[in-house]
Amino acid sequence: MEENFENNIGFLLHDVTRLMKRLFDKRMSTLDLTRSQWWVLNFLYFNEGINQSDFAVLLDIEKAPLSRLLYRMEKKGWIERLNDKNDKRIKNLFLSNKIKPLIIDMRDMANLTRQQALSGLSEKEQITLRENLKKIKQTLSNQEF
Amino acid sequence: MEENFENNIGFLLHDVTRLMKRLFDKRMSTLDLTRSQWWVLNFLYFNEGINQSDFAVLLDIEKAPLSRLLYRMEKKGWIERLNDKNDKRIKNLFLSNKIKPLIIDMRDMANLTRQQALSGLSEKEQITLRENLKKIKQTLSNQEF
DNA sequence: ATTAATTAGTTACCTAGGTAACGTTACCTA
DNA sequence: TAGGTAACGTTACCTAGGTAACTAATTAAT
Repeated sequence: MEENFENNIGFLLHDVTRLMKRLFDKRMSTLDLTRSQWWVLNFLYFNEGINQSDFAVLLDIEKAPLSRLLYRMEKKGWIERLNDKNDKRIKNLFLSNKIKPLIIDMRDMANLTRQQALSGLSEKEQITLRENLKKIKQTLSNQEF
Repeated sequence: MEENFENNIGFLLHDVTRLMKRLFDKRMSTLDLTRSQWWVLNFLYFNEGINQSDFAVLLDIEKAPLSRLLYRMEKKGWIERLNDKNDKRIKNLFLSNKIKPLIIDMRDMANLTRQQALSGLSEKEQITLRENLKKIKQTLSNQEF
């Protein structure tokens, strides 16, 4: 099949991601939750105590935008950044007690939103899509072009 | 398969798109081309003379961010925004003569970048991915949740 | 031990998306 | 025909990503 601009996978990814982000952010605005903050919250949930630099590597984003994301989340009282005892440069990241009980609600709402966005795909197609995306991610993360 | 945060299709889309954007923008910086501007340029190539509001509907983005995108592209001398003769509110969009000969080069470089990003997928997998993305896009574009 | 290089995090400035509010222009209707 | 309404594009303000340059703190090297 010809890779014209309507069928271009790059543009399709761009579109789909933007549209999903738009839906997610609109839906979650009642929880004051953006998709990126939800993403960070999820990773932090499984990596409490990590410092910002290591966290940036884990998320594969730059330190600067992560710093700003964390600043906004700290302002909301969702996370805490505690100075390391041994190295004064380092800030270690923790979820606040305030946010922990909300995470289950957030997860349920996020799951619902995602399921609706993916409702046009069968279970089998969703699995295939997931595997294909993971392969691309691996290519982009590991390879140095 | 469990939809945990590592396998979450929403997060995977977010990641893959961001990583592809990063690669594209880095590669194309020699041409002063961002992925979003390339996207707009492609659509405009097939829709010269369209006005901004109709273009925003076609691209399915808001008028405001499109207005800014076009402003930046006009500043570069890539597009022209001509006032409509009959309706003073309307601006009609055209590619400049300056950009037309560059579009082929841009297309070649963009194709190469995309192919590298997708190099972990077989031809068949790419077709499947494209079809799955188109289905999701349709769900998100047509449905009013 | 002092200096050089590296590391952690922030800030400034850029593009790119969103919403809300606005001025201008066109249209419609009473 | 005047007044209200709708449409077009812009601006202001928000989040979210990127790079580059910076400070402060630590580590390595001479």
